[in-house]
Amino acid sequence: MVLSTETEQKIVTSAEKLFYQKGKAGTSMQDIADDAGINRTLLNYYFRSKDQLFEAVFRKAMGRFVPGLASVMQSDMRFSAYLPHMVETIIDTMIEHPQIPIFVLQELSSNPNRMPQIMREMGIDPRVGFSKFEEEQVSGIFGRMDVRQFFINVLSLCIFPFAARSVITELLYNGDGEAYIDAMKQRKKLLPALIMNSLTEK
Amino acid sequence: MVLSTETEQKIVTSAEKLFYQKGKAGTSMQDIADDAGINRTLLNYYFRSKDQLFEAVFRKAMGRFVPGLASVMQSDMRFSAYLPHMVETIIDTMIEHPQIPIFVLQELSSNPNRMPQIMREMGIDPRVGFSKFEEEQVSGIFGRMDVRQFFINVLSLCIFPFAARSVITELLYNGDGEAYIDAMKQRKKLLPALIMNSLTEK
DNA sequence: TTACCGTATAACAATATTGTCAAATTATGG
DNA sequence: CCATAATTTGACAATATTGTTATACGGTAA
Repeated sequence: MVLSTETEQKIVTSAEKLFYQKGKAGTSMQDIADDAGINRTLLNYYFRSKDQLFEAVFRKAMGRFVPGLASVMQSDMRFSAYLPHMVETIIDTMIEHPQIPIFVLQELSSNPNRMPQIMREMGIDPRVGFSKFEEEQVSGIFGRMDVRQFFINVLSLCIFPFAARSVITELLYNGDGEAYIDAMKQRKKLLPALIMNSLTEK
Repeated sequence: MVLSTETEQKIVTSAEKLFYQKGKAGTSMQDIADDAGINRTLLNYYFRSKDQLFEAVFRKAMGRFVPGLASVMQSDMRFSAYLPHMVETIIDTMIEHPQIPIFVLQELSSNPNRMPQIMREMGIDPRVGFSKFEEEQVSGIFGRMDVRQFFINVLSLCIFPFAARSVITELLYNGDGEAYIDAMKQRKKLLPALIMNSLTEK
């Protein structure tokens, strides 16, 4: 087993790249093999079928940004203190893997029935996470803001700009990808203040 | 030409449904024909090829929420006054066609090069739209907030919750689709206040 | 009725895609 | 070195998909 790990790596790397870009149905096994520079049969050798290869890629993608969400829910810190770190973690992840949001959302949208099982596998229990927030709400930090709405806002502000990367770059930054990235980095400092500010009664 | 319009309608309706759900590559012409209850050859009869059928669907989808964005840019109203109407328009569109965001974003992400051409076709010129905002910024309404960041925030808060529908429903509303929709409706009143509030210096 | 035109269908050809299998090649332990 | 196991390859079968073409159907107007 000298090169096995290596080729398996190459397969996953190419599969990620292409699945992210073109989706599951839009990517053929041959495409992946070509990109990896190996024989197509090897894909079946290491990953039984296309379904299983996709499954591996999808779970890896989920695993890349689910922990960020899970950690904040299970953290002992008060939410307000954890917020800046959370925002920074999410945005950094998005900058590193900008195609993941659409990839994951598209798959979950096509197969919504997968959600419950995946959440179980990822060890996420909404109830646990929320009891924590609800305590803080009682303590007055959230004011009148509904905790769920608040959570939706945070995720929206952090993730959407990456799902809409091409649109935003073209529409707001005249196609300048550098300027777009800079703007995303700025958001790491911009958002926490804005979010906390949104909790204040007008 | 007695039934031609009717079958053509059926084709587009089924194509929209399936393309939205499974994407272009994930949907076969046969799938669409079956869903429409017609012979597959008719798809080629009315729309030369799969590419052209998809193109028709995609443009129709773009047309459904681009006007909302364009109108605010070209409106004579001051932005602050227009905001509530804009938010309501976008969210209502999303509620009616919840799958469009992912569908459009996925396609634009796969083919970013299409953006410039599409923007031209839709008659959107970023520069024109922004001169307007920049005036208002000078007049002090936006405070220190960068207009582009502000715009990103508005779109994120309005659109993302629909792109992430399945996740949010499962994660925050225990799979209760009704509760999810109610929450989205609430956002129509919630967001304008929150957005304006975010402009205030802390 | 008949000739005609738009519409609909069935059959076909060409190509793509997936998964399997046997054979070849390479690495590894004795 | 040799035997064995892991890895890689080429060839194959089965199926799916797309687009075309020739034909059939149905309404309409002369």
